[in-house]
Amino acid sequence: MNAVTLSEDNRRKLLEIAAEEMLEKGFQATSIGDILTKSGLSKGALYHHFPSKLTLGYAVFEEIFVADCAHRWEPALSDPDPISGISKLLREQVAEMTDEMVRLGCPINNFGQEMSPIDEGFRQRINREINHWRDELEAAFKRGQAAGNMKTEIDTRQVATFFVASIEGAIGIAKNAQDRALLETCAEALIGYLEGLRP
Amino acid sequence: MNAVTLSEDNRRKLLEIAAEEMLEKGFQATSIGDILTKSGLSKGALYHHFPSKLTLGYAVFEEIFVADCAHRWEPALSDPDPISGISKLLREQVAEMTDEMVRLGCPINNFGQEMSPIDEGFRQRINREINHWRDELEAAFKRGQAAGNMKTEIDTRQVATFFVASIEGAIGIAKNAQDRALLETCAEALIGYLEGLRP
DNA sequence: CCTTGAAAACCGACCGGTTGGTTTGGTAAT
DNA sequence: ATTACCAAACCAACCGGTCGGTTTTCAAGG
Repeated sequence: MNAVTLSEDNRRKLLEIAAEEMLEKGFQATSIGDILTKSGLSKGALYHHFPSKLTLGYAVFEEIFVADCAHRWEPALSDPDPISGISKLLREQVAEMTDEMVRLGCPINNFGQEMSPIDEGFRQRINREINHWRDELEAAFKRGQAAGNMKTEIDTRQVATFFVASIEGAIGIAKNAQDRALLETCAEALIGYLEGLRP
Repeated sequence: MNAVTLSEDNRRKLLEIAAEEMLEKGFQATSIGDILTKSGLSKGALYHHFPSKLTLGYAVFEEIFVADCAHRWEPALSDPDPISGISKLLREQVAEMTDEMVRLGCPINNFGQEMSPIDEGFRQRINREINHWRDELEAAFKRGQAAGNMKTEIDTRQVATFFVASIEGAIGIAKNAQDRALLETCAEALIGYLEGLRP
């Protein structure tokens, strides 16, 4: 094993365990000591790779959470009929969610709800990701309009914003209730809403 | 000033300052010491009224957060036309929200997102409140159906669930973005959705 | 009206443990 | 010899919570 890849492995290990802890307990309540115990590495190793807990949190967000979530919607967004493409993917995503994922909620939104009011760095990163998702949705809706699959009079930006908010909200209340049925219910309602946007 | 009411005042002061801190920083990151400093009271006083930080958190949730939020929707729910009643109240609520409220989000949902995965006591209290809200909405929709103001074929439970989720989601992304316009956008989309449920 | 006594309310020093972070020292690859 | 990497000891600050003691309150007894 090459030394540089070994070092990279340790960094990755710290990152992944930190992600687990932060997803379960939140950023602030996550203990550096717990991460070290679970990883079997030392404090020196961690602070070699990450200068502070905050930068570790940023790295977890960008290299784990965003990397896992960001490209999940792309297949549906290229469909010339975005309503059916999105509906199909939505049902898939809900079906694929494990009970653990229902219990823990959306990693990106979790960080947002915890950290947005108290750390601007987190807030900007989270906001950028949400906006990116929304922009992609809006572009898909615009293509749907051009293809004649959606009403031309609807405000695509409004629909995209509402869609993102509703998904995050649905994940949130399902997390509170620890009940995936709430997710399915909201998904069906959201699909019904989208279907109402056809010409 | 009566002694029992003076004591009650101190309890209330601790409760309100704890609520502020917990709303801003979350439950876990809130320091007992900070609450004492801000209140000017002593540790003995706090632990006289509340046996632990956890029970203080429960009390904040029930006596401050729930008390402030719970009865906010009642006027709209008695309207025989729930769609117009709820739409009207929704616009009012959004307009009345201060920038501070946009920045801090929904107290109940904040606690839920932070504490649901790690404390069952919080989870149950929050879930009970969400269910209560949803049940009231559903009852209003049923009355709307009976009065001929809503389609009879719609699933009122689904609509109520989706409504709650969307509101919480909208508050959440507006908090991330620190932008009340997102709230207004989602409110209008939600009203459009409700209008589509008329016969 | 005054005294007494017990309970309620409150205070703040103190406790063990944990926090994020630093320092120092050594090892292995280049 | 230099650089990258990591381990372990260490640090001051802070955490929630406890505890012995003090003050305040208020009813009962004289």
